[in-house]
Amino acid sequence: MPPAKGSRIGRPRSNPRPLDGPPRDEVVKVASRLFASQGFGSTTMRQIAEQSGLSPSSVYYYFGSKDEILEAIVAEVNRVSLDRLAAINADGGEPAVRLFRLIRFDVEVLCRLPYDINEISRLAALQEERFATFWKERQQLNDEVEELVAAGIADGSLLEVDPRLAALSILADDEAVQNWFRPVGEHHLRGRDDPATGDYAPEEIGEFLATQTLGALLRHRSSLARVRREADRLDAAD
Amino acid sequence: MPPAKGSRIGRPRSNPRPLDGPPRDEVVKVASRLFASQGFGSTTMRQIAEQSGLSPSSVYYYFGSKDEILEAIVAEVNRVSLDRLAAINADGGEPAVRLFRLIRFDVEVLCRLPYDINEISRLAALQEERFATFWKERQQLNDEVEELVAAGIADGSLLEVDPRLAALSILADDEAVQNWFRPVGEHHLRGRDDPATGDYAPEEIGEFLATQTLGALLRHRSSLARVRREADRLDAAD
DNA sequence: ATTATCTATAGATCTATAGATAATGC
DNA sequence: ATTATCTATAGATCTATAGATAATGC
Repeated sequence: MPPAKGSRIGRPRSNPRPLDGPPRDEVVKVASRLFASQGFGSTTMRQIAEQSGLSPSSVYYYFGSKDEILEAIVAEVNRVSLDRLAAINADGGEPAVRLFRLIRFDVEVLCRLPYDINEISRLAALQEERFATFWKERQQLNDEVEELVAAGIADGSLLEVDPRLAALSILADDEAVQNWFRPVGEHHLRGRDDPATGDYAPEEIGEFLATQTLGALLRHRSSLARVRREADRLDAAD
Repeated sequence: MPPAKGSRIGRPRSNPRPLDGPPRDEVVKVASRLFASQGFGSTTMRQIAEQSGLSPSSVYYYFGSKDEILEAIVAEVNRVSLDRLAAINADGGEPAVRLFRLIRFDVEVLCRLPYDINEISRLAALQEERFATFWKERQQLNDEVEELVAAGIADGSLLEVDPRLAALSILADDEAVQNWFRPVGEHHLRGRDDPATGDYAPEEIGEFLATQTLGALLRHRSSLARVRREADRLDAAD
């Protein structure tokens, strides 16, 4: 019996629910997985409740609506990459090395993430005001990668590409691995001759994509080996 | 009143509906757009009917269920790229040039496509048997790109990468542009300094991505200009 | 007392069908 | 006659709330 949209009779606003903790986090985790595999619209609160080991109404104790669960997921999606980039920038080093490290890390993390970033982005695009933070952070990530590319062009190590277009496609390519890398049990695209060994490890994919991207961007491709060595050294220090 | 799942009382099987024609095609077009922006699960038959200028029950005259509409979309998704690749292969030329042409074309087409390929893939992954054709064609596309890369390695023009991993990431990167390239009116990620001119044309993006990909793959990057010229020449002949 | 859970259920909405009616083609 | 559409509606299911009850903390 949803009354006038937006009314909130059942749950006392004076007593806000905790923002984390076992049951709440579990709901977010379960919902992420379901949204990723079935999509947001096809996932019901019942399913989320069931897989969280709660009754549907208990889920409403933590979240006022399905949209609110989505909001919790969307809120943290960009943080992973942004935090990592901040750490990489703090480490210092040439732009090319920073880029290599970011891409390699991003791909590995995204392969393992339970969200579907692309699904999340689409849903966030549908309600720009509501998910303003998502778009702000997303724009920030874009801007920072753009700056990195621009810095690499300025110091002469990268070719003179359009830094913004490069940033957009770097991040998009990173996220694209989610579209074919799926955890065991779901569909994989396999090799022609050897359908049994169709899987690549996230590390392998990250290494490949970082190498390809820098291989295209570096002015002198002969410096690629050095860039990778330097990235390895800094990553090992973490 | 959906009776036993799978029963089909209301629509006489002896009188199958046409497989194309104005109202049917319009439904597919409208549904593609809605699935892409809202997702499959959040799109209702009512919405599809309304935007097609039909009553909901008229939609059921052409499609037995929402899944059947999806099936019609899924069925043709891979054909565009497969047909294009066949044409490119018929034209002949070196592997590197064929790859360049395929990527550039793919990106341009995908930017303009009303489907969300990634959404479609996810839904197809959920019902592998039902969408067996989709997966067969998708695998075929993958195999053919893999062969192209392998041929380029064999003739010495491309670096010795893993051809299958390369094929997977080439196709994924192509599709990734859909995640940030949206038609006017929806959200765009914009430039830091000039939020007004945030848009790239599909041709520009296709050119960029084809250049980046080949720039990373070609053994001698100095041959890139020649590859592009040859691709231009052959594309102009179409 | 407060916090967390449950059962029961209201009301909305959704998919799909039944059956009537209008439009078209022979 | 056949093809294409409509109105009306059945039954399922979904979101969200009300209100009861159990568990926890002071």
